[in-house]
Amino acid sequence: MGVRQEQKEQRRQEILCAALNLFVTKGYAATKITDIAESVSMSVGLLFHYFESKEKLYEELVRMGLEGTNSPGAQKCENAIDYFAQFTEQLFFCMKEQPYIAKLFVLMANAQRSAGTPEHIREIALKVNTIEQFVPIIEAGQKEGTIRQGDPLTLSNAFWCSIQGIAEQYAVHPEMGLPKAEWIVDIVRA
Amino acid sequence: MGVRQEQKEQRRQEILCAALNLFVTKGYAATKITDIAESVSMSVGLLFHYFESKEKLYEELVRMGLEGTNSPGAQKCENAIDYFAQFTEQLFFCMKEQPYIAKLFVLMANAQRSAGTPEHIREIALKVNTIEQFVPIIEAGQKEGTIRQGDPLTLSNAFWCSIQGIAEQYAVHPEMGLPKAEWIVDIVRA
DNA sequence: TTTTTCATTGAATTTATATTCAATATTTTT
DNA sequence: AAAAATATTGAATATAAATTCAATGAAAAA
Repeated sequence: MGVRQEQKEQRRQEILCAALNLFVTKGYAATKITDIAESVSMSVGLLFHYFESKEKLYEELVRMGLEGTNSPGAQKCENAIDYFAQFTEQLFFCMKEQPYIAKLFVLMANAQRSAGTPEHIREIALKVNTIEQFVPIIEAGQKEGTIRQGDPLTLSNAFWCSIQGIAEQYAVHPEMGLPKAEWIVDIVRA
Repeated sequence: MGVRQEQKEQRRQEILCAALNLFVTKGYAATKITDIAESVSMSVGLLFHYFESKEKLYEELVRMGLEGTNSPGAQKCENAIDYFAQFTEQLFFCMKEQPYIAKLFVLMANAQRSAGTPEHIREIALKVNTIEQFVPIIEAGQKEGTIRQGDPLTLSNAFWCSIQGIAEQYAVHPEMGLPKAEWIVDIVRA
């Protein structure tokens, strides 16, 4: 892979990055190929030299999201509430460090949820974190007494949707900052 | 206003309702006029007999959102945390009663946030609830000791984003239900 | 019943957007 | 330096979506 290969790879990344920004702020359908091309100062023709279609570009971003966004996976936790605390802190930390994480996060959520997503792309997106992911931890925490009582699935849902809402806002308006992780963890705390 | 006027008004409502569903699940840009027409079993031509354009249809929905979604406005509260409790309970209650409320809620959020929204429509959408709306109540509550310490704007933002995330999920997947209001209120509780 | 008004359709048109392509410039290899 | 490979462009083409329109049917008014 000579210097040219690297150049090409670099350019692809620029395009992906610009597309991510636009997809997150305007939505996939509302983003025109010319928007992306303009945002990286390149002709549309050249853009198609790098990506075979708008959809392939989207697919590649969703694949990146699948890699880069998978649960920070809190380690060695004493109890369930600590798990939530660690998880949330790590996630917020990642988002602050690398702004594109929050954006990928939102992209994935849209790809999962929006009825407009091409089916094969949605399937990729669905491999990532889901509403149910915290259910077993919540059940354990309720036995311990560290997590509040209530239907575990509904609790998991409440926590996860809050995180999503916060990520969505942060992705578009990072200047507002992120809340303290513990505030959000208190949704599930006993 | 004969029977025909009523028929016409009724038909307009049907269209608005179908469009709301599609705009919320697929997004405005991704929703085709033919999708809407199909969803109310009517030809595209007829749809244009009722609404002059897709954008006008959108605008009318956003105007409805401005009416129907404005803060339930909690009344006679002893203290700040009660205000949050009442507000959240009322909002969740409204959403459960009338499913279109949650959808209008999401429509408004998208109209406010998405860079694709026509400017004059965004302006309408921006007249409704904002991130800052809870700041004064939070400040009062912090003096009282019923609201936790921390930057009021960031707290307001955290609470509101959580509500938005939950509404978004509920609008698309109502079968999952809504969390208990107090779980979410605990984000700001001292 | 005749006339008028409104509802309705589907095909034609226009407009917007994605995608291709032939031509040119630049870089790398020989 | 010549040849080959790759980058780049912008205009041409294709596709898709929005919007218009002329014609038809159904209901209301006369």
